[in-house]
Amino acid sequence: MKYRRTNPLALAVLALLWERPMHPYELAATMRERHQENVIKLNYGSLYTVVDGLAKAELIRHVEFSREGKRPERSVYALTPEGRAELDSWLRELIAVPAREYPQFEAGISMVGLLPPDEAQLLLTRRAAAVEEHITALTTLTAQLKERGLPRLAWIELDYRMTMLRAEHAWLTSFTEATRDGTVDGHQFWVEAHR
Amino acid sequence: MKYRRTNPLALAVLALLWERPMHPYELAATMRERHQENVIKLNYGSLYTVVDGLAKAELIRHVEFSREGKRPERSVYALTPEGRAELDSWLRELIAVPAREYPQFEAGISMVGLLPPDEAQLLLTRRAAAVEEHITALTTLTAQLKERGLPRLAWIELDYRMTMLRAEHAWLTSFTEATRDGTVDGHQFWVEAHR
DNA sequence: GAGCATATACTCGTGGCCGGATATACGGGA
DNA sequence: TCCCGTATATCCGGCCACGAGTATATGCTC
Repeated sequence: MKYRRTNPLALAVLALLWERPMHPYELAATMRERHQENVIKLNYGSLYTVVDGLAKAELIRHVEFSREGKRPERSVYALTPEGRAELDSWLRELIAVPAREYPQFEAGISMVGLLPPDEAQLLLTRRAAAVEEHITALTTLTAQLKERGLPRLAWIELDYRMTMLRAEHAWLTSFTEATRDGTVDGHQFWVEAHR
Repeated sequence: MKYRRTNPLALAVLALLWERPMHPYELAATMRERHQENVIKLNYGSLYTVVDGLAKAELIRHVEFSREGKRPERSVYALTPEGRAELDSWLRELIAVPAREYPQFEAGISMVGLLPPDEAQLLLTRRAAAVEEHITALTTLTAQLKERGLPRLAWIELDYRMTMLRAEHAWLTSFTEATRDGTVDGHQFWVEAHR
């Protein structure tokens, strides 16, 4: 039976089990340690559902119940050959084919006309500030990672995100200015609608 | 009881009902007509769930069963004052506060090291081509909208998306080139891991 | 050595999203 | 006039995500 690629958390699970067999809690801990949870949404409930799903599709296999001292039983999973193939194929797809996604800000900005222009201006300025803060934080973080000897390839997703955030910031600034100066095409209508 | 802002489709519903009372099917049709479905994910199942939720929170109210000829019964909903307030407040939040989102490409690119560099290069090139096509399509579309006399404010979300796509394209090009030339920091390790 | 916070490890119930199924009406061509 | 494709309008069942809850073990402090 074919596996339905929904939750990218499943991809992370496959990738981690490719390194070595682990039990779910360990998967979560490892993702935390490597800051992967900033890139792929992680929470326990989903993790166990996802692991079950992968096991049902035989992409991973339940290999043992281990027990250390009197700790709770741990069920360890390992990657199967089919799982390895799925990891490869899914990853290729994620990279080569842009996914149809719906960023919330697009929804918001598409309705900005419902708010009066001066308020829109304020809100956009606030967003720009938040975005800038985020950029600063990422700059600091990447500098630290670099110092620790990690090559760019190891934090390439942060590099990508920074590029995108900078682009968003530039757009926000330019649109905010246009709103302030009244040079947005449609400004006349916008002002008149809010009186 | 407070409403849980999950599905942005609910925001679209509030915005449409602000114009005039409608029944769910009409909401969907209107969204289609205005190309809003490209910005906010729409499908019938979710729509009826969302409308129910809004009604339960009394942000919209069931005003009538109308019937035209022998067509199926239609249940028409209208915006309440609380709904109007919610629309405003939610919209402000969407614009001012960047939402924590998890674009799939970030997940993919973060694992690009699992693929051999030459293949990564190929996949990234394919993505760049797809992104470029998308940009071209948007350029044509916006030109048409402009011709029809629609001001930029009316398709501001397309403007935003084009900016973001261009930024992604530039990043893809630059990273692909670096991969080809072997100038990515970590290239040595990358090549050696795949032999 | 008692007590409390934290770490380990998993489970379960709720609720929301989705796609496909259903049923009727209308319009146009043979 | 009959048929078929499309438009109108809604409903339902399954699946999946989520976060809170549970239970034990370990370590740290006083």
